[in-house]
Amino acid sequence: MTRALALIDGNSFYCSCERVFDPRLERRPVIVLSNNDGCAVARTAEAKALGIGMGAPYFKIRALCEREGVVAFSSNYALYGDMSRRMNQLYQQFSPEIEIYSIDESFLDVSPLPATQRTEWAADLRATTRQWTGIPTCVGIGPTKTLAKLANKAAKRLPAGVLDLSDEQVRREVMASFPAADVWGLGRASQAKLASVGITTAAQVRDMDPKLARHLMTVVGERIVHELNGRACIELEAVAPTRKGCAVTRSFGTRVTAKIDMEQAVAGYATRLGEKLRRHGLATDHVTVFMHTSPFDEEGPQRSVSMTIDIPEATNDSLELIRVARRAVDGLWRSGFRYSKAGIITDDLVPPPVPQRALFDNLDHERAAKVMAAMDEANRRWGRATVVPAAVGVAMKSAFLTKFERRSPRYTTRWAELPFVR
DNA sequence: TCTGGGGTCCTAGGACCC
DNA sequence: TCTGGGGTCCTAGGACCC
Repeated sequence: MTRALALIDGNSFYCSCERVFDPRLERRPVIVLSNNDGCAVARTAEAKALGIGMGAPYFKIRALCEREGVVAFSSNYALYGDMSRRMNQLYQQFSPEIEIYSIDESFLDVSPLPATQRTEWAADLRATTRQWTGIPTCVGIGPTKTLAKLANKAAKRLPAGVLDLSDEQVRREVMASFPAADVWGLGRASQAKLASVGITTAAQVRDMDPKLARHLMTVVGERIVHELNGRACIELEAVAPTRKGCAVTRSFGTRVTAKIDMEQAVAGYATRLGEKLRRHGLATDHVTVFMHTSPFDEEGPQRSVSMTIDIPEATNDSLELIRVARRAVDGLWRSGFRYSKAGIITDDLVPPPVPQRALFDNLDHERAAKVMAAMDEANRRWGRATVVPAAVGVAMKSAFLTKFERRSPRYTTRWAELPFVR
């Protein structure tokens, strides 16, 4: 049985989610903006055709958008996450071995399927996804993850939206004209190194001496060469490994110059960090807080600082995290700067400590856990930040907080925002 | 004058991904 | 005026030890 993996992904995924609930967007250029309405992170084919690049700052393309009738949305992660969940549920029926790789991409193991049936299987998967969720997709198939990714990308240009690269000969033809820059794992730095030795296509990368690849691009580059040759180095991870780190970072809607605003914002991030840790059943015994001015600010002094603080016992209690974060802000704060962004980061996540019955402060621990559980439940039921610790103040509703001026309704996760059919 | 060597662990920073 | 957020992996180099 030859190994075969399929990669299915949503076309212009965030934009397609918006289209599902507003058919008037069909055939119109649509983009979805990053947090803070900062830059374009998803574009439909029509928007790409207008020259809107990935990551284009919105304030620079705004005039173009208005002139050309581009519909711009703030990102609506509640909606995209829910659509993603539905798609993956559906995929389970097509293959029991599935790895959810990102919000819009999943690898499916299709090895048990006879090679002659794979294209038909993929077409069926694609059609069913379209019918059940409304999301258009493409499917690429290959003997390794890197080749499945490559097939998927090449499939984007085909009307069928499906490409099976199981066959060596087909593979050679496709790779001859496939840019090295589009190979999964080859970023800007690698491209420059490859170009310096005259390598610009996927076929040339495939034919490299693995030792040269390693020399230029470390073991990561060597693996890519093997993967392009059909020798698997990257396994399918049907069981998601435990998360290693966790972060909450945000740019401010407007610059922060007052310490109280910074304290409240970081308290808000600490609260959110606690929520995420509790949801994953994890804890941490140290956090790093950072703040910095904007590297795009021409005038005014720049400042970028961070501080890591140890916590005596691993915790996921938001109030404890707020106390620690506040100490960090105290240590880091200097006035006279226009701060544009701050965040709280932690790595080396551990399971929460088992309560020690004999420990004298056990009651405090239990009480804290109950408070957090109640807060999580309230926020789950009535929406994020319905209940927040007092230290967060009104930060979650303040002007300097993230902008979402163009967000669509959360059609699928809020009763109040259900779509209407007339 | 001549001043070891090798192992492990940790961290910061780079690179890449979506 | 206005330029995202959140992950993973790898390596070099320092600290430390015997």
